[in-house]
Amino acid sequence: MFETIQAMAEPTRLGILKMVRRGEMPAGEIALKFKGITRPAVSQHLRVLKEAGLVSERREGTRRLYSLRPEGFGPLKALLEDFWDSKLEGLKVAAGKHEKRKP
Amino acid sequence: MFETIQAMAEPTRLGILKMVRRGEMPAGEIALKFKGITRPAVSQHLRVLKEAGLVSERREGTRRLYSLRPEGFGPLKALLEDFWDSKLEGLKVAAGKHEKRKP
DNA sequence: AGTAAATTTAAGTTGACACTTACGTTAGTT
DNA sequence: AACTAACGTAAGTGTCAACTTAAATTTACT
Repeated sequence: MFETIQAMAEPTRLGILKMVRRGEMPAGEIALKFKGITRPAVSQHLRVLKEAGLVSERREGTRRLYSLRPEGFGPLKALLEDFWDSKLEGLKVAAGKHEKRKP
Repeated sequence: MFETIQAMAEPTRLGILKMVRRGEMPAGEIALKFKGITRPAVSQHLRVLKEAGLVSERREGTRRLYSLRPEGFGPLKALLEDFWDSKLEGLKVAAGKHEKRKP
């Protein structure tokens, strides 16, 4: 799950994820959208995303089509909901903890 | 929101977040939990988390108590839910796109 | 005022990782 | 078989951020 966060923590990779959100997209077309970055760089980013389970790859002839893999985000989503829920509870638990040294 | 991801994308910082999830905790006590890392390092991590809006700081005498700030995760949570929802739709959108070159 | 405790800030070092260019691979075309 | 298209892989480089030690800050106490 930490692998998920690491994979997302890079602007180009996050951009790719948003890009393939709505459907598959060939690597070349993805690379074209990023100005000031070469195609091999995008290819390496795609590998990271794939290894993290955030995108899936489908080969079609000489092309490789990438698409979002929503299940990959499940664990991180669960963690965030856990954090989010701390808004409700937490105060009662904190009571009595970390009081002043010599009151 | 990218700042949120960056802040989480470091093992120690993610550990801190989990640690202060249930209530406030003084910086020193947090630092003690991490073996093989010095207190200044933890202090710097706390600054990053605070600047990202993921923890809040409260001063009490010479101590500083940190606690989770759930609202800070809102935007990222929204993005993940957006990704998650791609599991349902997406296929219809993809229809007709990226067909073979010369069919 | 002087000392101690809790913590941050400053300054400098190092390793990871996001790049680039050059080359390799695979599938389709003539 | 040779060529092209669409990619990935290899190898090398520079930057940035996570660390360290040392010094500064802030509050409390005697």
